[in-house]
Amino acid sequence: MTDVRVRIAPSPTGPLHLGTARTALFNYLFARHLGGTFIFRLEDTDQARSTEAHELDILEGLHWLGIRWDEGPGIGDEPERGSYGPYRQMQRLERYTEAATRLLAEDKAYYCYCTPEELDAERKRQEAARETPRYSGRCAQLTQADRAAFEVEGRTPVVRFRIPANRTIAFDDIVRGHVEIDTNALGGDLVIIRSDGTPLYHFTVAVDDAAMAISHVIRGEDHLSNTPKHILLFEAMGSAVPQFAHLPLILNPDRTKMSKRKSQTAVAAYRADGFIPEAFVNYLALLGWSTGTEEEVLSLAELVERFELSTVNKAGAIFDPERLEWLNGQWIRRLSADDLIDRLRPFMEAELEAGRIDWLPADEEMRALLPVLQERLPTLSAVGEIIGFLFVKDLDPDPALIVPKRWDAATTAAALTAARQTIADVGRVAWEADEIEPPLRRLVEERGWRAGDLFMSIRVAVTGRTATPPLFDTMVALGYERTLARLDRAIERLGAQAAPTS
RNA sequence: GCCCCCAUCGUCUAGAGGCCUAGGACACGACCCUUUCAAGGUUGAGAUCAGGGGUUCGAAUCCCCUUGGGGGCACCA
Repeated sequence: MTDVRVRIAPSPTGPLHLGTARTALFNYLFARHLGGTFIFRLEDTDQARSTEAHELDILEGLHWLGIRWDEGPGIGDEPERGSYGPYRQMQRLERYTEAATRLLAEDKAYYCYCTPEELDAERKRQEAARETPRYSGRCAQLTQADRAAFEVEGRTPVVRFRIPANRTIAFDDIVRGHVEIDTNALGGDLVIIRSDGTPLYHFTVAVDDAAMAISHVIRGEDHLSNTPKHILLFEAMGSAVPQFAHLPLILNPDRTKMSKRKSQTAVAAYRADGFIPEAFVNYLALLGWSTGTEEEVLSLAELVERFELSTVNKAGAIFDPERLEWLNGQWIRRLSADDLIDRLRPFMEAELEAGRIDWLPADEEMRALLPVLQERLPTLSAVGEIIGFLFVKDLDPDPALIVPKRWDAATTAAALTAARQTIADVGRVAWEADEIEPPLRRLVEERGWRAGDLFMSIRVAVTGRTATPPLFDTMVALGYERTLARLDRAIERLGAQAAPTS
């Protein structure tokens, strides 16, 4: 078997897209599974839309996911790696020019002087006449004189690649099987070099895949119809044609190709929302592929071990955030204490910055909370929801929530007062969950209350919330003084409400 | 419009002619656990395998047609 060399070739015209990340992942899994080489190449020839910020976002996003490339640009000051470079297309311009010149010399390509306006008009006319839009080939047979005349007019030509008529291009796609497409359906001769001299995608992709000895082109299904153009280009350049594998698309809930208009497509946004890379990679891998077993929670290494390109699905898959979130919870629960504390830190900092908490807990405080926190985190960003009340100076709970359905304000105030005394009696020294619970249960017993009523009342008084980690652990975390102070405050609020006129 | 691709529970999927009265997971319901919320456990509902024709002793699986959906047809990638 020839060396397996695959690549991800994103364009920095936007932030790292889910689809790009998934394609990168499948390429990566394929390469690692077979001991091949995974290459990163930046397709930055669209100078109008490419930005450095997007480039960084893509590089860092893939890195965050744990996807490392053997050849490609470095991140930050890191040098580029690999002997087929450079890996940025804007640094490879001479190669495209050179390749185009050769095609021109062999009459496999020609200069075309049609202006964008003329082409646009042509296309509009064809559409109006309900014809297939295609380039007419008007400049296909220009003489020297014709060309000179256009040059005098000040026109600068593009270079068009000749698409032969009446030929069927066939290839065996690893995921789709045998595919045949007629060259007449390709839209006519293809522009490969813009009038400003920069190359276009279909050309650069073929030139670079050939130059970089890419063995398998693994990409989204949206390129399936374009594949014949690339095959023709490979043939014209006398290069070996790689194997193709077209991955199913990731879809919006309405089954259209996933787009940022309808879905969250930026990988960075999921990262900011508290998804962790283990879960994200796991989820992406299972979108369009499965192990064939009932295993679902798989690490990157396990995915590498099991991955098989030939068992990738053909049909598109809707992106399901709920399933992602479930996997995220699975992975968060598997993290070690130190690891989780580290990953939670930036999210606590964000809480502080947003003014939702008043100070940051020390690592050891966080560690103590982990037993009740970890299994409650669907995402890292949920940390504030769950334990934020512990790091708030003043709590002002809603009296309506403090009063259980079965009680009124006066009853609740009286109950909380009794409970406050019981809790105070536990004392600072014996401040443990096991010490707090029994006397409170005894109190409930004596008064003939329902434990749930009292506990809910205390919960809201002490946390401001109706859904919290276990109450007694929560009180321990809060501390003796602060627990009593919050109870006092709640009783005070209730008193004011129970007897507003007195 | 033309060309190409696709089609199993709401969603992700298992399924390579008999193991399928179609399995798992998410989501949903119930129950257990339980001070709330989670997590976990048990369990339920949910797919006439898009429809119709073939082939075959036998089809979710193979073939054809229909329908539906998607993608592509740029001096974007």
